[in-house]
Amino acid sequence: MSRSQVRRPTGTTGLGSDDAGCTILHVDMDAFYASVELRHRPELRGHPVIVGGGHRGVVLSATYEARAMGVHSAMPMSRARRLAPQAIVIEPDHQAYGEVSRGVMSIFETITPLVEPLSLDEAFLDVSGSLRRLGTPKAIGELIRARVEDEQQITCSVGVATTKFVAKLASTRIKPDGLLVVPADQVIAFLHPLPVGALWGVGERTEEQLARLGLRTVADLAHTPVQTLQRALGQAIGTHLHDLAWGRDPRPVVPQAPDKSIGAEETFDTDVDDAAIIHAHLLRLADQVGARMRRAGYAGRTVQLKVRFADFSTLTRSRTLIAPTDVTKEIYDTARAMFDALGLERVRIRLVGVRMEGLADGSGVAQQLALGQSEHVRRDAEVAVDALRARFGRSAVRPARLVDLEGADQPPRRDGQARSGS
DNA sequence: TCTGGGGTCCTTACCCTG
DNA sequence: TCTGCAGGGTAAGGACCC
Repeated sequence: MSRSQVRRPTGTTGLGSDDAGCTILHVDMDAFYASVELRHRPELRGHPVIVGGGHRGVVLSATYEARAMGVHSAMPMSRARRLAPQAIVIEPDHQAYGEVSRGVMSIFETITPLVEPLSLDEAFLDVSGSLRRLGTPKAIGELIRARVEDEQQITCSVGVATTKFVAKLASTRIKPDGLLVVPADQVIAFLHPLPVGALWGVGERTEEQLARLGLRTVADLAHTPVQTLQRALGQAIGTHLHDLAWGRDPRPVVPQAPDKSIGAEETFDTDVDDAAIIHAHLLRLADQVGARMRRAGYAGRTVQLKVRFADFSTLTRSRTLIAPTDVTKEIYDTARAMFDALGLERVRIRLVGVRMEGLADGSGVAQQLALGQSEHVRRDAEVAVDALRARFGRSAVRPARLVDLEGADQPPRRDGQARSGS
């Protein structure tokens, strides 16, 4: 039996199928990472499968069989293993997910140029310019579902609505492997019975705050004066949630917004209290961030350091430079200076991170650095290293101080792409 | 139960400047 | 010269998303 034959009927929640004006589509892959793994290992279909790893890791994705046992994404792996001891655990293969994602996004781009990716596995599409060529929004949604399944062998769900956030709620509601249209005149009826936590931007904390006000459903939220919400949640969030509760969301579909920050962070397998080891990790993180910025053509002005302690409390420190940079050495020196200024002695640290903010076009950095000749030479050397790594792999060239680090206590966890059991 | 890694956005506080 | 105020930039923290 072909998989398309088992596809269940779509748009079946009693909302009708009047898709006039519903030109925003939200397309979301079903259990994306797990589905990609099942392409290579069809014998696992029908079994609980969890993608995740590391003894301090979390669940990245789980098949619906694992979800039925209480497993969900972002859950600590230790807990997931207890809930589903018979589940097959697969180490993530980010390279494979990236490839499938590019394939899916390229399908979207044949539908409309107005594609706004949200992550590897979901995107908004504005199909208002494609109606004459491809048919109604619902027909376009079905076309996308069929093509994704035929060309990538994974299923997806599609929400069709007049606004982005209602389209997203619709795809979530109809998951997995479905399509749901929310007609313009039924948006309020669709929204108001939902719990407040269903709204985009209402997480655990905000839900608690709203519960303290006695607000549990979107209807409760809609009928609360906006001033009350602003007092409780702040000006911007209060206004935003009140608008969403009435179905107002004017945000357009924006293809390719420029990045605002680029960062890297690492949770250690065991907590670290040795400053020299932390310094080495900061160097590696700065190296990753610098290389990514140079590759993407960005330079950043603000360096942010993040430190998470053994008790999970977290602090950040940031420093704004005189001029934007993409030079690893400068990023590292700044991050290290901020770390040393914390004056931590034998404090157990769980995670460190380095992030660059205030990104701008990096093409002028080389010229600006001519003012400081040594930095200019340094940047040239880093660009040369980038080229060598592009040709021979990331580990071909690395700072001498990282050889011991990567060879011994803290192996790099994501560059190797080792896949267990495949 | 014990919590990843990549991000974005918002709020608050503080400092500086006009 | 001093004071008050507004606005911008920076820093830090937190919530949220996938």
